[in-house]
Amino acid sequence: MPPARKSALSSGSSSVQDYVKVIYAFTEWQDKPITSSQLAVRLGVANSSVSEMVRKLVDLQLVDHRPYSAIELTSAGRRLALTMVRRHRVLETFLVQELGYAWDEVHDEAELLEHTVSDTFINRMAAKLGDPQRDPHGDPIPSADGTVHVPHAVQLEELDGGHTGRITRISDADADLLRFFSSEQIRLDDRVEVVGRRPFGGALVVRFGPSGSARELDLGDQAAAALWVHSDPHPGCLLAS
Amino acid sequence: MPPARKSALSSGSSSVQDYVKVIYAFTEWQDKPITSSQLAVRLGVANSSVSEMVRKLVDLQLVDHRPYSAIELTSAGRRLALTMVRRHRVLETFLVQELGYAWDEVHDEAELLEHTVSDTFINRMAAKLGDPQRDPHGDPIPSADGTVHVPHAVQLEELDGGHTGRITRISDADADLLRFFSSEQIRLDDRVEVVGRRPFGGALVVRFGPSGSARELDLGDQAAAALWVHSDPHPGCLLAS
DNA sequence: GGCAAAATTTAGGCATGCCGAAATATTGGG
DNA sequence: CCCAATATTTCGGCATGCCTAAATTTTGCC
Repeated sequence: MPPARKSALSSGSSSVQDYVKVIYAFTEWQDKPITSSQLAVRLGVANSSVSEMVRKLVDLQLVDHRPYSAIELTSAGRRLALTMVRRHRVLETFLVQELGYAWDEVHDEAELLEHTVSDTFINRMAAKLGDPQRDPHGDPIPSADGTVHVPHAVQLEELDGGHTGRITRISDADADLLRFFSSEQIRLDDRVEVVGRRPFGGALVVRFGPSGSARELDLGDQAAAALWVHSDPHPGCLLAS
Repeated sequence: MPPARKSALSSGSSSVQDYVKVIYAFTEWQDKPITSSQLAVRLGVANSSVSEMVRKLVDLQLVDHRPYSAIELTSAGRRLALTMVRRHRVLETFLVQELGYAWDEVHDEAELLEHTVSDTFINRMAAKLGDPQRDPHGDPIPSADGTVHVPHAVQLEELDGGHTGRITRISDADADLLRFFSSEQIRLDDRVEVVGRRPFGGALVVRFGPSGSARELDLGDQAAAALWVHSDPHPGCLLAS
């Protein structure tokens, strides 16, 4: 008889969880599926390790993959990924709201804990926090049944001069950047207006804060890409409506 | 040059932590150091696995061991063990007090989490809980600097008829037993009086609860060994004082 | 004191995940 | 359209921690 295929229902090893989570994260904001080497870079492992593990993920029916082509999650894989994302974001919210962690301190701790906590633990923790819809960086928290509502948002970078909006998400990929935002008092839900760009590919000039006491600031590309805003309808568009 | 000995300052792998914790736990209530095979039983691994790992622990300077003799913690080993015990008991307290876990549900979850949390996490969690002195089963929680105060207590089993006392500790080794105690409304700090023993090695008869509305109960050996009491001064002893 | 039983250690293997190097497949520029 | 650069997979190895089976040492009983 054929070797029994292991159940994809269990949450898999810590490594399996990491792979699936990174595959998911890649497609959360782009529509192209991730390639083997991109996955290797993001996980900090060798390409050969990815090839091996992807074979295992296929066997677990968590991803679809033909040799030499990109890697895509199956529905079971997506389910597992969403479980991990929920765990991560609930934990981050808890660390900030209940244990007084700073913004930039929570990622690594959550990264470790997410592999260890039970679903019961996360669900009770979420309930205690009032079932938050987003984490301290504005990332949406999937519900226990695996549904997410990703709010409409664009990177500040992509907005033209004159546009205004509200910050709905601040990427936690770079802890230094988070500390910079803290020091500049840039927070979730702050209003923001794009003033313009310095000439010759220079910094983005933006105005932050409540319309009364706004501060003008130059942002580099990295910073401007890390801030996601819900854009207000543009004056020009209003004419069309 | 000789192979560099790995630093014993880091907390070691999850397995190392488990070994050290079990070695410590064995001597917490007995003074004989643990043997290789006892360690194997408590960890649920083969004797050969213990031999191997003990060699590693010696190399990490966490235990002292000569072949074929018992295993004892070094001061670094004891320090690590107390760290793990603190983590475990703070986590258990949190699960019960903040997440509404029942008594008998916390052990396994804490067992997993204790290997993953940071010291910062535990210390902030302990602070939030008001730096509790003991966990939900009455076990003392070591302080962050590695000191423990183990309260005086004897197993209920060992008390003679007529003695009274207060329950200060309920072993969490057996979840079924914890559920039994719950169902019988036996709780930490309850007063208890040993009435006597059923004849021919029978059950221990005890009276529980506030002196007004006490319930009498037969306890088997397992149950009587799991309950630790702070014994009141015995009437006979009072004469001597 | 010696010998069998019990405890312990050593030897050889397995699974997981990682690596670097070598082989193979795909791709794009000329 | 072909060949070199790039991407991907295969191969042999390493480390950790576990196993069973086979030595080896200790212990206790006669």
